[in-house]
Amino acid sequence: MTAPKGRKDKADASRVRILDAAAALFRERGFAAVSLRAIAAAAGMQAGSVYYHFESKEQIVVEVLNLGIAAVHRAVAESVAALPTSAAAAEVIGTGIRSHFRALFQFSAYTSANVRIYGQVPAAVRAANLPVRRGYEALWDGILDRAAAAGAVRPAVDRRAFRLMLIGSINATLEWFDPDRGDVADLAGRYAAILLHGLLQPGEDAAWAS
Amino acid sequence: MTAPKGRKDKADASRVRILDAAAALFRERGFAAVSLRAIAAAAGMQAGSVYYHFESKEQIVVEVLNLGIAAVHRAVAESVAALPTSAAAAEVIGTGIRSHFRALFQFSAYTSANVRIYGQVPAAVRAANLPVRRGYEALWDGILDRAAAAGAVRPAVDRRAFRLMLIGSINATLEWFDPDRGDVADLAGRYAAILLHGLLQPGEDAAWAS
DNA sequence: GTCTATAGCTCGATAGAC
DNA sequence: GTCTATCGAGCTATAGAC
Repeated sequence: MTAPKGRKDKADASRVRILDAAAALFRERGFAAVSLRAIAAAAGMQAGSVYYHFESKEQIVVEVLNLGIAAVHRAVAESVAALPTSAAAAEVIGTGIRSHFRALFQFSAYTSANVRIYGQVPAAVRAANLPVRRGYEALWDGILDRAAAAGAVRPAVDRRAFRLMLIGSINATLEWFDPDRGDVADLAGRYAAILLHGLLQPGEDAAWAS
Repeated sequence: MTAPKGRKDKADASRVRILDAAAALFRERGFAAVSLRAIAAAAGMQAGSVYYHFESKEQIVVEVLNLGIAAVHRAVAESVAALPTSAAAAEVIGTGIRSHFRALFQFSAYTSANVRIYGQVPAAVRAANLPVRRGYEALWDGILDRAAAAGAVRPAVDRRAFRLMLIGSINATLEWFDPDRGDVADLAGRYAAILLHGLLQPGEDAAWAS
């Protein structure tokens, strides 16, 4: 009983080390620039040993891409579900934005690997990641549909454009924000304020919005 | 007189073919994945010939990165400068957003190569592109400072966060928007409306913005 | 200006020892 | 589970013909 379990624990630990190393390297250098030798070295093993845990470099990158989105999806879904049903639309969306930010930087090796290399990965890898991406987009579409049904959303707003802007603009902060030099919660608050209320004074050229 | 000029024209044309080919390939596959052979083949020549025009692969990518930002910078600066000094803040910023979108997709090989590979390129290449990036950011900071001085901006807004969100969210559309299947000007209008006025109805939970 | 040929490396993946 | 050793391929950059 203990022997097989110990073996499995060791294998699992090695798998995780490989994935962590791969995510960090993909983020830094892109997909093609990272050699299996480099991944193996960062995980503390030889190149050949990686093939005991994964069939190919592509299988590794598929797992890295999926784990990044899954972590953000779980964080947003759980925090929003924990709110009372009476919560205002601004509170629900603000909570989702904060959770996306928090998970984004907590799992930044995986999330920024995803943001950076998704467009450069073989088509088969992209296809394997697509359902996970679509699932996260659907989570936000549901949140925004409920806010609109409650009458909280300006009718002029294209909700799909808003969802794309929300995810796209927050993910773009991975390229410049350093959580060691600033507070992620502050950043989330500033982004939420702009996304929900915009740049301009309420009276300023409201005609432009129509 | 005509002979040297003809030679120079040929060299210039080859340079442009190399840069166009490199930008498109970098966008598709990332920096490291693109071989000099592939660039040369797409430009209609052999690998060795590329070294007559450029010293190295790094020199090619520096030029690709700079040209992408320069095209957007020029378009935004010219369109905003052409407005009357009496133009409202919303019109100035909306014009800048539309020009950024238009140039972004007009020179999309260069602009999306920049967005995608900047984070994965050797440090020396990033350093060579940094002043050009900073220059474009300064252009927007000036536009937003003038809007704030005119009293058009909500005091609660962090203008640096807004500038980062504006550029980051618009550039992120390169990953999903297809200008052959939709109108870039429409997209620009939807993004401008959200950035300027936000998602929510004017009365809806204004306290959240503070 | 573009060509061919090639040097010196590094790559993904596999085979088989331990 | 991890190792070493290696195959065949592709890479950047250079050298020199035309």
